[in-house]
Amino acid sequence: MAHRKSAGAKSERTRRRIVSAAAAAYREQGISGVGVRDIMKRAGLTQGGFYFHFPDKDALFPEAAWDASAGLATMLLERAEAAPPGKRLQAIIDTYLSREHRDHPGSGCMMAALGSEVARNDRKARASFCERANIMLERIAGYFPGATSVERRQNAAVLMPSMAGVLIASRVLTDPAASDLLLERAREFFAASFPDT
Amino acid sequence: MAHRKSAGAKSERTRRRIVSAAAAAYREQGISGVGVRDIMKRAGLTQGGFYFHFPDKDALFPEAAWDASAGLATMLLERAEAAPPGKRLQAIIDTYLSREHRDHPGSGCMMAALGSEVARNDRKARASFCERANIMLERIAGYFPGATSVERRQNAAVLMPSMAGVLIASRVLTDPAASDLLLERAREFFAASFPDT
DNA sequence: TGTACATCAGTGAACGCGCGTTCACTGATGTAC
DNA sequence: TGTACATCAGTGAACGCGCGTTCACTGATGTAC
Repeated sequence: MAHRKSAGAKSERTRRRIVSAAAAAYREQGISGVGVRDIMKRAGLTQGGFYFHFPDKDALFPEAAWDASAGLATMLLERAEAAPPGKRLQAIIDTYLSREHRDHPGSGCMMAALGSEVARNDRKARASFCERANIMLERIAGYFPGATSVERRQNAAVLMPSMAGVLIASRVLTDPAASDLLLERAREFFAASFPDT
Repeated sequence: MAHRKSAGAKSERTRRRIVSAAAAAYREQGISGVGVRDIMKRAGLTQGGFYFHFPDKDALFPEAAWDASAGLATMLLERAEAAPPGKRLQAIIDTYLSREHRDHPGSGCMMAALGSEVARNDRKARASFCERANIMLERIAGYFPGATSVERRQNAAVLMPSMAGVLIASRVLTDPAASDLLLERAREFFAASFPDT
């Protein structure tokens, strides 16, 4: 069975199920730790059916990355909006550097879950990853301090990767107390460094 | 040929060559992107000889990680010592967040090169990774601001992963100007946040 | 000093296994008349 | 409304390939006498 485009409604739903299964699988098991069989099993299907929806395995990651980054940005923005004015950036920081986020990489930040693997991807894959990251930064840059919008964006562009690095470290630490402490100290540090406007 | 311990001087030199070839290969290609054949080829040998020095592939990564982390810590400390007092933490930050470091992951920080892969390793592998990271933090904590040694260590424990996250992001960015700018803004930010004592 | 043998430090072909991918097939659904 | 056929949305066995690992082998070096 060769890959072919289809517009059937059932097909479209299945395709979306595969993409979001992949988005979780990649973040939990790493890009090179996930096989077609794994993903299809998560989606409740068998390996052969994959090629009805996608030309090959490489076509999947970009779509999964898009799915995942949209999810995180939306979640952070919701938390920010739910917080009172003056506490919104704090809410983003506290949500990102939460134990909840640390313990559930499958539904969390791609940069933290896959950053060092993505950094080794080829130019094209990295470019599309950057595009998505930029869209996400634009969406949250408004909550950052800075005199101009460029400055706010640049502050966001420094803070987000820094928090990703801390989250990665908190996932590496084997001592739960040390991991909790790192998150707490980092939340304090970043909140003090980027005072809410 | 089964694996056996040997104390011959030639054997010991070869073993070290394999370990440092692996340390570079892992950081350049990722943990799961490197095979026994790759590593032995880098060391100028063939795949079979690997099992004269190691029981299996899993025994290699811990040694390679040790080799790599010692190298980075030594380099950062040298740069700090070479700087005038009052500019030493700045020297660590500037060295870590340099274009040089970004462009040569093979001889750089393991956390930046492999962090998100290591975070998925089992408890035992992560524990030995943490142990080494702690030793490295202790060695450089003296350059950090803080009233007590615990405070200085905690500051180091927040800064180092934050810088790792920024370095990862700078490697993902495909636009060289954007990547350079991110590094520059991050150097300024961290230097301002952690004033030299 | 020369010779015989043992050990060292590898080589490289071959193995089983899991992966991405292909393909003949199948049951369910849609369409024509 | 019933029947015949086409298309959809998969299934699951089989493929070639690269990986970690094994193993029979080999040339160089060390040791005994």
